[in-house]
This record gives sequence, C-alpha cells and structure tokens, in this order.
Amino acid sequence: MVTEIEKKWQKKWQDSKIFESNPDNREKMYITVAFPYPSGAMHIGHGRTYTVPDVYARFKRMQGFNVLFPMAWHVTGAPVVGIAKRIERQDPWTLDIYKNVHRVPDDELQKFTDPEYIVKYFSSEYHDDMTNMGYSIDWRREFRTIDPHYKQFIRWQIRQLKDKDLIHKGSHPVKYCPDDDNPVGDHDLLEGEGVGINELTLIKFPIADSFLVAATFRPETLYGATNFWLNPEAEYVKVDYEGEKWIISKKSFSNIIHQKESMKIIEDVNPNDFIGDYVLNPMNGTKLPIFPASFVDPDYATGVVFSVPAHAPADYIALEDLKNNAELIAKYDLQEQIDNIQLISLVNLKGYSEYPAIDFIKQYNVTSQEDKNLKEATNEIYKLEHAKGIMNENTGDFEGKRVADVRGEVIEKFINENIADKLYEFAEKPVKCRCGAMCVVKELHDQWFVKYSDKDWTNRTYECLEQLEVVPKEIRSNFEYYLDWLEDWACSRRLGLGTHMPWDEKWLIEPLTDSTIYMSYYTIAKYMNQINPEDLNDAFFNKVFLNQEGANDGSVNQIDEGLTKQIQEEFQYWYPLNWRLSAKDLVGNHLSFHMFHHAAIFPQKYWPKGITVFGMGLLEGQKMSSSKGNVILLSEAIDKYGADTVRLFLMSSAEPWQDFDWRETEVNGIQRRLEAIGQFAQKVEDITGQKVELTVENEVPNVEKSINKWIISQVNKNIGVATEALEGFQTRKALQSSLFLFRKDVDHYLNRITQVSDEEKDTLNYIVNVWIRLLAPFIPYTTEEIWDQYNNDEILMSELSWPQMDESVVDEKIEKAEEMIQDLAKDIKEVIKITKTTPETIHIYTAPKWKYDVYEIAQEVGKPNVGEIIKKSMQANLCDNKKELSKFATKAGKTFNKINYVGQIDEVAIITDALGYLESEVGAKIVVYDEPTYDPQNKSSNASPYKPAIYLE
RNA sequence: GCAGGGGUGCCCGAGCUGGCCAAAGGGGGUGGACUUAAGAUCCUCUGGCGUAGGCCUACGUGGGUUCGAAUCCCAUCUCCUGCACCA
Repeated sequence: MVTEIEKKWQKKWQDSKIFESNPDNREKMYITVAFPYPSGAMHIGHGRTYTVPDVYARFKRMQGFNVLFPMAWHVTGAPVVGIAKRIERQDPWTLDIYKNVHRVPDDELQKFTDPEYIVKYFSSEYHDDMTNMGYSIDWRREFRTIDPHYKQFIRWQIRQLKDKDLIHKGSHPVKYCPDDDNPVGDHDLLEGEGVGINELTLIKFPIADSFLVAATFRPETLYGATNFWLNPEAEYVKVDYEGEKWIISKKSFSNIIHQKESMKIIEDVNPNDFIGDYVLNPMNGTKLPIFPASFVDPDYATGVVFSVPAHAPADYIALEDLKNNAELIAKYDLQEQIDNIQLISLVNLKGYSEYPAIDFIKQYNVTSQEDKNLKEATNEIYKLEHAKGIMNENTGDFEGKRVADVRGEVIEKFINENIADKLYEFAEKPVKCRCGAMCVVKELHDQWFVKYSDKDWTNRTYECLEQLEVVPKEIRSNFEYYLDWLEDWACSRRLGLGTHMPWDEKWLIEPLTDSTIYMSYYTIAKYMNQINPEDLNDAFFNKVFLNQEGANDGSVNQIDEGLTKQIQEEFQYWYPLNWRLSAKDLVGNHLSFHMFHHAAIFPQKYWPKGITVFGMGLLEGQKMSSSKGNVILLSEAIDKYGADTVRLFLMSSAEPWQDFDWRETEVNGIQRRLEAIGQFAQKVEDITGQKVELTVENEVPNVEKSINKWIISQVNKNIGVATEALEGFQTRKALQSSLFLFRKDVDHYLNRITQVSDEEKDTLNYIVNVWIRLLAPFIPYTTEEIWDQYNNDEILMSELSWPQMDESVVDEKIEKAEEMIQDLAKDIKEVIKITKTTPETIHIYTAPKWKYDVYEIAQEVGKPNVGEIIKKSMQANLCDNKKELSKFATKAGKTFNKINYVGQIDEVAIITDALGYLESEVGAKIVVYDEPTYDPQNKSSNASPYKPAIYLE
C-alpha cells in the first residue's frame, strides 16, 4: 500500500516535469553530489549521501529558487575490471558477496564477466532506488563517464591542463600483482589492506669486485656501522645492475626486478663464503666484518643488513647472541673479529645512554634475536631517535643537527656520491592479491602526472578555497593543509574503463582526474542527444565554457551556431556551482582536485561557491561495509519501512557530516512518528469537528487567547530555526525544531486547551498548514498525500512555498506567560508531593508591581551587585515597607541572573485564563489574588515576578 | 610521527559567543490512562536527598580565571579520522 502511494507521486512528479530544470528568470540554485561508482548495490549509507542534497533541493525549490539537481554514473576505473575477472574465474568470495550482499540474481550474475555490464546493471538499479527514494533529480542530464560525448569533454579538460603546462611525465611506485601483471588497489587484496609503501635507502658496500647492497630506513646510521649481517640459511645471488655487480638475496631479486628492470642474475653465491670476510664502509673505507644472523629476512628489502649495534636493538642482540654461541664462532673462526667490535654512538638521545639500543633491550626485556618484543623495541627507538635525536660528534658536518632534519640530506649526499640508491618496499608483509599471488612494489615509468605541486596553481586554488563556503566550517583547515600537501598526482592508468590520454593513447586517464569539473558538463548534458560526439571538439568546448573562439589544436566548431549559443547560455545560467557535496574522505583528493581544476580552467566567476562533506554510516554501532556484508540495502529498507521513514531517519539521526548509526529500534520510533504525522490532520478534524482546509496561501490567524498566541509564537520560532538550519545543511537540527520540538509544542497545546472555539479551530488549521510545509523536503510522499486530501488546488505539495517566519507573532512575554503557568503547576504538584497533603483550595498570590520595579533596577545594574540594587531600590522608594524592600532586593540581586526577565506581564489575567487547566492538573480549586485579601500564613510575601506565591489549604 | 576533531546523565546526542543548565531531543526503562488482551496512542517519572516550591553531587582528570564555568585558560589522560595515486 505504501508502495502504491509512492508510485503514484513518482508518476505525478514525472508527468508534471517539476524537477526538470531549465534556465528562466528566477534565481538559480545549482547543487551536485559526488556521482556513485556503481560497482555494487546502493545501501543506506549511500541513501544518506543522496538524500541530503535532495532535501536541500526541495527546500530551495519551495523558497522559490530554480534548482538544478542532476545525477550521473562514474563508471571509469579499475575495480569493476577486477570484479569481472574474479567472477569469470568463479572466485568464491566475490560470488558470495554479489549474491548475498548485493543480491544479484544468478542469471544476472553470469553476465558479470563483462565489466561494462556490471556498471550498467548497478547504475540502473541505483536509478530505480533513487527514484523510489523520491529524489527530485533532473534525469534528462543523466550520463555515464564512458559515454562518447563525455569522453570528448574529458579530452578537452586534460588538454586544457596540458596546454597550461600542468601535466608532466614521471615515475612512481604501486602495489602490483606479478601474476595478473597489473597494479592492484586495496579492494583487490586478500591480505595487506591499507599497507603503505616505504622508501628505503640502498647502500652499496664494496667487497672485491662487487657490492653487498644493504637496505635501511636510517641511512644516517651508516656512521655507526660496525659489522655486516647475512643469513647463512638464505640463498643469495650476484646480479648485474647497470654495469655493477650487486649481491642480494635470491628472494629479494624477484621483488626488486619490478623496480630495477635491467637487473640480471649472474650466478648463485653462497653466504657462508662471505662470513668472516670484510666489506668496506663506502663512506669512510672502514673494514666491517661479515657475521651470520638469523633475524635477517631474505624476503625483506635486499636480505642484506649492515649493523649499528649502538642504535639498533636487533643488531645489538644479534651480536650478543653470536658472542654466546661458541659453536658458530668456531665454525666461522670469528673470535678475533668479534673481540674487535667497538660500538659507535652517533645520536644523542636525551634520557638515554650513549648506546640507546642497550637501554631499549632492557626496557622491552628482549632476550634474543628471536624475541617477539624485539620488533616493538626497534619501532620505538626508530621513532624516538627520529623525533628527538641529535647527531653527535661522530657524524662530521652533521653534528648538532636533528636526525629528522638530517636524513634527507644524508640520502641526497650518498646518492650524489654514488654509494646509495633507493628501493620501495611494503611497510608490512604479506600483501597478497585476490588471485593468491604475493604482490610486489612496482615502479611505473613514463607515467603522466598532474602538477598539484605547482606553486602558482596552488596559490590560485587557495583563492578558490577562500571565496567558497565550507560546511562544516571545521573542515576548512583540512583543505588548507591538503592544498599545500598535495604532490604531483599520477593521472594515467594502464587498466580499467575510461578515456585515453589524447596525446599518449596507451594510457587511460585516471578516474579521479576525469571527475573534477564534470559539474559543468551536467549543464549541457541534456543537449548531447542532438549532437554527434565527433563534433565535440576543443573549439566547441572553448566557446561554451570559456567563451573563446577557436582552439589550440586548430579545430573549428562544427555545431550549429544557434544551438551552440543556447548551450552556452545554459552553462552560463547554472554556473558557478552553488554546492558540491561529497564524502569526508574525499577532502584530500577529489574535493581538492575539484578546486584545483576549476581554478586552472575556469575564470574566477565560475569557481565553486560551496562544499559540504559527509560522515560515515554505522549499522547498530558497527562500521558499514559491503565487503564485510555489514550493510542494509536501500531497496530493502524502503520495502520494509517506506521511503519517507528511511529519509526521515537518515536526516534526523545525525547532521550530514557526522557519522549516523542505523539502529532498528530508533528507525521503528521514527516510523511511528511518521504515522502520527500522517494522521494528524484527521486528529485535528476529530477535535474541531470540522474539515481541515489547506490552502496555498497560509495566513497567520488572529487570536486573542494567551495559549493560542503561545502556540503560534512557538510555531513561528520553529519555522525560523528550521529555515536557518536547512540553509546550513543541518538536517538534524532542522528536524529537531520542525518535527520533534514542534510536535512537543503541539502535544502540549492540545493538552492545554480546555475548549475548542473558532480561535482554536483556526489555530489548528494553521498548524497543519505550516507543519506539512516544514516537513515536505524530508517526507515528500506523506506530505503530498496530506496536501492532496485536504485541499482543492491544482498544485503539487512540492510546488508550494516554504513558510515564512512572522516575527511579529513571536513574543517573549507570551512564552514567559506559558512558562509561568507550567512552573506554577509543577511547583504546586511538588509542594503537594513533599507535604503529602491533599489540599481543597489553593490560593495564589501574584507579585506586586514594586517587585517588578526592583527587577527593572536589577536589569539596569546588570551585574549581581546586591548593594547597588538595594541602594537604587531604596532611593526610588518603591515600597513603604523598607524591610520587605531590602529583603526582596537582596533576593533579586542573588537570583536575577537565573531569570530571563522580559518585563512585566499581567499575571492575574494569565492565571485566570488558565484556571481550568491548572485546576485539572493539580486536582483542587484555585483562587488567584491580586491583593492578598485572604492570607493566613502570610505566604504572599514569597511572590516574585513570574513566580506567584502558593498557599495550600 | 604529522594534520584535524572529540570525551556530557543507561545508550545516542544537543549545548560549549560564561549566568534562563540538573543540562534539549530521541532511544531504552518505570508507573498510570485506554483496551477482554496484545500492540499502538496519551500522561508521569527516569542523579541523590527533602513534610513549602529547596539543598547536595555532577558534563574525562587536575589546576586556574570569575560574583558565577559543561561552556574561557593551562596541564594531563584518552578516543576517533586522514596521511594518497584508490573509488
């Protein structure tokens, strides 16, 4: 049944074309959200991402803006290619995820061996889900990033950057699967997700005609090298690399070959032949003896290690192990060499001895080189020396400098002297591809880079950042940081779907690079079906986007002049983009690129005006993740709860940039609330006994009674808060006032009114009229349905105007009056409870005017200055009873700041007005006095403004 | 390590330009009304004490500023997120 209502409105929206936006004379509002990469089904986390802009779009539309909210599909990239391959070889994990998490039927799953089919399947599913969620999208502008028209646009974009000299050639390391012969992303890994790639320094130690090549994170420690380690159990090889002969472990060769392709094995060598021999420290020619060590991992880096026992716990403990191993010493005849080893300190570390490695071994209780604690001790000393270490007198020119500052210099120096090289290695191992093979670090050469490091460009992008709004504002500092930090970005790929580099066809344009300025493409996308993609040349795009004639490549616009003009005008109408919405984790790449590319290509007037970021989604407190199966599909949520409930929950449980948590009990709570709203108009009819009449115009009714004034004041206050909140994308805050607090006020009002006259009828009708408007952006189906039921106009709810706050009916005194009534009822009940009595009559004494006058004085004084308040009160001669006056003035001085003083109100009239309500609340007869004509216990002196005295009898 | 953001009552979370704050709202729980019953709905309570509307203890911990601090300052403990070539 719910579905039928939803379908009905979807059709009406579609037929009326109210979400198809064309330029007109209204003010425009252009909003986009990161288009999805449809490699899986849409879940409730995605649902939040796309509901936020829809709510904003609907809100702005009601405010009278011409809103454009388009959608497209980002299908370029490598992941689907990997998925297709895995489906093809019937990878059980992949099949399971797609069957049971993404709910793909078997007959469809079979077709998933084609990556293009995967994105086609899911983008069409996304489209349906978005329609079912009621998104007010202009679907005429829908496209996929592999459409030929779009590809032309991307070629234009990349040529723009190239022409501005912002694209250049270079090389960089990637995770790589040797079996697949392809780079792999984190999602393609079986093991080693999130593992980083570290840069190590290789140091070449001469030995005879060759070099033993050791890898290190701490090249500066070469000053403290005392000996050398090889693993006698491992296999080693001699290789030729650029004319030099290197000795490294056999296992490491198969890694290194992916970075140093010209390397060739000459022959196997036996590590035992080297043990006991010497290498030379390339820096100073010192002879370093070669010792055996089991901790040396032949799989890591080069399988060759130089030893710095003063600063490396592993080296120290290995040396100790060796000293205690008479058998090994005898085997290699190492006694004399061991006796000659002298520890060399090279870093001063405050709080530690000359040889910090020894301190750390003690501190971490490391007993041998096989000890588990060794790794931790090593990590700690590395970190500490890097952060706080100072190079000492053994390090020549570097003495007195900080380790952190020196390392880069050392690397540069060694490389210049040709005693060092570099090597990339995983921070952790193993890193295993889904195909089962071990991944390696590969260095890709001839790569194309976007020059985000360019100073001028970065500065221009800063200007772009400065002129736009960031929601939430705390994120701005992140952007400032990232714009500076961004290095050159590898923008070409070998694998995946996408657009080829126009000048170097073997490369594809990387998928983040092809989605930086596509917001401009939406503005022209609806015309593309009239145009042949080949005709979309640089001259055309230059004209439309930059209003320039001709192009660098000599092309001439082939498209009809009139059409070109129309397209250009449409672009100029919608641009610049008002709001860009995207996930929090895209701050450092996509959103920054978005600014960079706009700053580079477009004139300042077309730079984006605002950015809003999203938080993550949790499911019952756990992180949502498709790959772990911890998700609820949006389509299933809609089936179970209905789109409006899903929307309402997603928008009310957290602000967009915060993490939301889908908890079933809370979703149920929201659903019940939604039902109550759906029935509210009916409830009002039951109360008033007449038909609710909703009208396009919605005037504030004229009322006399305090309680009616009160609810009208509250309603308008809520309008104000909700409006301001929505302007800043605070959907939760907006709902807090337009749903939860609004409802609390209405409930209170219904509870409070003791009769229903015309005033109340008008007021209730007004409330319904405002309420559905405030909620319309959040729950479009429900509000359309209510509107349809209670009005006769030929206009859709979605076309109605947003309610305006009428400040003239927001009145603090009215609020204070109601607050007084509530406090009074509460106080009476409390006194009854404490005294355990059942009074028959309750006498209420209001504060005399002079007490208000004291408050006026207290307000004038401002500070809680009791003396001053008494003095002024006395001078003004407010009361004949001086003792009373000073007593009350003292009290006023102490408590005034706890009271929100809004001026004098007619307490007797207000209480009299609410007499029926108060009596039913407290269950006794109430008599209210202006003057204390009957006051046996002299309670009336307790009365303060807003706080009448009470006497129970 | 670098950068950014937090720690509030049973849970989630607002407040944080100092005083209307024992601290919104939701969820959960409690008692009551309605109902044959269940569910839904509505009302009360949900830090402690109290025979007159009050008092005490509280917003990670320890100090400080102030007539007054969840809110400002300092220190400290602790948690989360990002650190890329990938969507």
